[in-house]
Amino acid sequence: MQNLTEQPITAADKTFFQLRKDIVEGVVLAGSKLSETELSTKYGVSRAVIREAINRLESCHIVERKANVGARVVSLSPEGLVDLYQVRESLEGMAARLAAQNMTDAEIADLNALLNVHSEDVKNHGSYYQEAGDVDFHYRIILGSKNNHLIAMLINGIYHLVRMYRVQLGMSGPRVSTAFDEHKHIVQAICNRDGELAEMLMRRHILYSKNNIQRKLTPQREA
Amino acid sequence: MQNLTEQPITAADKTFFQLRKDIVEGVVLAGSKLSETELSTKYGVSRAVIREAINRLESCHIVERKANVGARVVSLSPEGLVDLYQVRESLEGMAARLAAQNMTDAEIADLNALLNVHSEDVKNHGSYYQEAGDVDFHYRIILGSKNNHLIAMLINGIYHLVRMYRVQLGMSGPRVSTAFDEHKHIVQAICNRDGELAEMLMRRHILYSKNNIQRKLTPQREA
DNA sequence: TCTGCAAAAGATGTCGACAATATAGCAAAT
DNA sequence: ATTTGCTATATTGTCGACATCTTTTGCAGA
Repeated sequence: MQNLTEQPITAADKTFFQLRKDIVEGVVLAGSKLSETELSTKYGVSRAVIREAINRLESCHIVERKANVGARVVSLSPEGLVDLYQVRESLEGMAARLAAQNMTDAEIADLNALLNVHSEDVKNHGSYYQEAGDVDFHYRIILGSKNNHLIAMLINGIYHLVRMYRVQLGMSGPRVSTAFDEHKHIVQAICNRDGELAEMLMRRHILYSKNNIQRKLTPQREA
Repeated sequence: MQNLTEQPITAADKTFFQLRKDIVEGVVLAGSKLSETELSTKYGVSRAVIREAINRLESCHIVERKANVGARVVSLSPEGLVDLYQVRESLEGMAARLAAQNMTDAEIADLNALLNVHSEDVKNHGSYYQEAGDVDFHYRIILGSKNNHLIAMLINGIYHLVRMYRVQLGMSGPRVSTAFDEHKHIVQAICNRDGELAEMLMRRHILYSKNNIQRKLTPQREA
């Protein structure tokens, strides 16, 4: 996954992808400071390259920069999660509606095929599905919207932050098969070219997903 | 306007704001190439500063960059307008709904006061209203949503591109008073804490606005 | 011992130079 | 005459050094 026409060309590209991956997967801790000199030795590139990578991460809302002070990785907070998922609900709901309207029959057939593969994955080794398959599913719907602004905002913008919450807070077991059923219903609505229903189902799907993560994030009384 | 806590600190900030202004207002033409060396002499700063400014403009979708080739200002196209306004409708509709829910009574009172000022402006010198007042109105609703992701995406992200379309394609005369009435109804819905209605009215308001610009953009047969 | 200023250390911001890549122009061959 | 391949030029990408700002440290005075 993650090979969605995103091919690194320059050193800044590579560093950006690597650093983003390290942050999303928690190798670089949430809330930690990003020292330019430190990172430049760690990744073996000049500070200029690091600065460009950090600038790009800032526009994804993965890091926050203050002038003359430096950059920090964002902290994962319940408020941040709510804000993020509200936006995501709105944008991906819209993507589903547009996808029902704009995807070609061939693309919809492909999407159905993907679903069948996922069905096998869930039966065999259920947990892997969530990270790779779910992202792939959502990517296809987003691309199916054919709205370039929407695609850019979601894929280059907020999606990696979504992944950061999901990877670092984990997702519970029983929801895997439930989520798969929700995907099936969404695809069915798209097959029927029913944009309104697709949007509504996608919004609920994302809402459930948010509640699921929220349960992991909110009850931190035992800490 | 445009003084929304956005204060330039570094040279890169100043250059970014200036270059963005020049592009939005058409001083730097849409579709033109942005040469780094040329801009660095023009704005009297080093190429590193120019590069940072261009990077930031790229994340606003105001310029497009290709590796080892360079950056170009985006072209204003009917498709781009539709894509942009679809997203805007969704996000600002959401902002209106959240504003009805999250703005304080004091903030709503302020908003009403702003509306009265605009009412005078329309009576006196109607045309000025559109550029300054309308933006200000929308800014307040966006900020009133209290959703930081939404605020960042709209204000740092797509709003300057919206302004670019509006400034460069102009807006017709009779719509000024119509738009003002629409603003009044939206504020009324927010006063009543009716989020659903506020969202619907905002979406229609933006839809009308899009149609208005589209009329200027599409019929280019006489060229 | 505590407060406050000052100097030093370390960070980010900016710059000019060099390296790598793409484009344009010209020459040669078909 | 057209196309192909090379060369020259110009632009972008990367680097290390210097300037400026922030933060910390340490000393002096109350």
